[in-house]
Amino acid sequence: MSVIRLLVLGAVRQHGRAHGYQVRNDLEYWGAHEWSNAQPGSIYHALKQMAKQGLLHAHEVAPSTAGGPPRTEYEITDKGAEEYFRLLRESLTAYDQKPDVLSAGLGFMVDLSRAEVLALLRERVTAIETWRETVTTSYTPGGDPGQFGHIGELMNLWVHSADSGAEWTRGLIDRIQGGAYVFAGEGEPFVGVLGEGEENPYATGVRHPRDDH
Amino acid sequence: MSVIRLLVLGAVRQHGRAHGYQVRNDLEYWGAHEWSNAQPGSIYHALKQMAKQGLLHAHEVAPSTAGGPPRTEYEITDKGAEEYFRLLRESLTAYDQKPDVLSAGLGFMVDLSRAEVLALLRERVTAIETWRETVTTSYTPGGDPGQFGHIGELMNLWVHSADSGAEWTRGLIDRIQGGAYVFAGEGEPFVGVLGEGEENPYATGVRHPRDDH
DNA sequence: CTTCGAGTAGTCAAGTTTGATTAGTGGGGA
DNA sequence: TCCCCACTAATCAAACTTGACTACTCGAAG
Repeated sequence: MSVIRLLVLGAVRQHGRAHGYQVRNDLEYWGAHEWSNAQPGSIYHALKQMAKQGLLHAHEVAPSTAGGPPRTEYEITDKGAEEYFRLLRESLTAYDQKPDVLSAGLGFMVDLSRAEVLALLRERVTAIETWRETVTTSYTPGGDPGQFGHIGELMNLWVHSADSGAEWTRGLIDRIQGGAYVFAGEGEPFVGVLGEGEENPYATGVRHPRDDH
Repeated sequence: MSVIRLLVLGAVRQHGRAHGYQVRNDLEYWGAHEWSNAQPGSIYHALKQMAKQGLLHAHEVAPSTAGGPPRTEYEITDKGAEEYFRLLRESLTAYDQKPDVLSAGLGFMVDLSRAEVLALLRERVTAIETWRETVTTSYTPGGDPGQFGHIGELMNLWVHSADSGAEWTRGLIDRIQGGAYVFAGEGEPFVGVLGEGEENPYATGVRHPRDDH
């Protein structure tokens, strides 16, 4: 599962109709370039690719109103919306140790109903626990946990991450169950995109360690 | 930093001289295809690329002894060893939320001295703490942590992961300080590669959630 | 009035990743 | 003996990612 597709579909969907630069700006607003591979090239590539696959509909539009080359506007199709929700549900459920996928899902979770998000997150906890069980038993089949030398630290790390992820997910479940946030069908949603011409307060926001490389 | 380079350099180095399939098998033995992008294509690509860049020396070798196309054997060069240690040190120090990098570093940490590993891990803890500080202050500049709506959960997740990572690293430091494992210059090292003809007990080992996709 | 910088919008070549496919060898069963 | 399968070993096209680059407009400073 490529996180860029979820991100781009979600951004286009929130706008109703959006051109590449708008999507690019939203992702920057969300800090997505910090915690995922949301480079301009990847975004435009994803837009074109998904337009080719019928997930988005491309409108060729006249030269831009504000400088630069003519821009193409995209609208999400029914097939695209379907794919969006599929990816979103998967991102909240699956435990695959890629933190960017969960981050993206978190940003869009309010597009689902409160009840469904709770169900998906509970499923996530179960998935983590199952995975933990499998790893711990598979890697100590003979019963001697010391046989792996320092390689055992790998398993240790995975298990620790899994436990920490499960604990965090349980905390989130509690907060949502306690009435936090506004979900689909519960009234005025939290606006997470930039309007046309609205400035981006986080354009040069948090420095992320990955930037140092 | 691409984890595949560290993994391939480390595997070739442990063998002294290795062909692609051997490297591929080691990575599978380590479960690397589970927690990193260690697909065959990536491995062969990395070998060729690094040979072109002078990090590995390629020996054209006669048709394989056991079926299949003729195989090329690789040996690590001085430049390659230098790069290997650079990547290894970086993988243990840097906090970039990509768990595969740390996993790889962990697998090879015993190629360094106990004192150096301790120093690198302490640096890692400091890096995590610094990052945490930056994120928490940057994302609550006005002082109102509730202004972000559900997007605040993103920060929450990052901070939780950072704390959990720091805690785990401290535990590892304690274990190493307590005398665990055998490091460079401390006698017979733990053998982490498959010998020629040795069977791979984990060839179809742990099922990882990522497999489900 | 022209030059510079900042912002807008997107393209492109180079490199990397994916995983299906190719291709040779040896062994077991009909 | 012959065919099929499993294993060994590597290649390849297609897709994806990177981030530098192009190209255009507007406003302000010189």
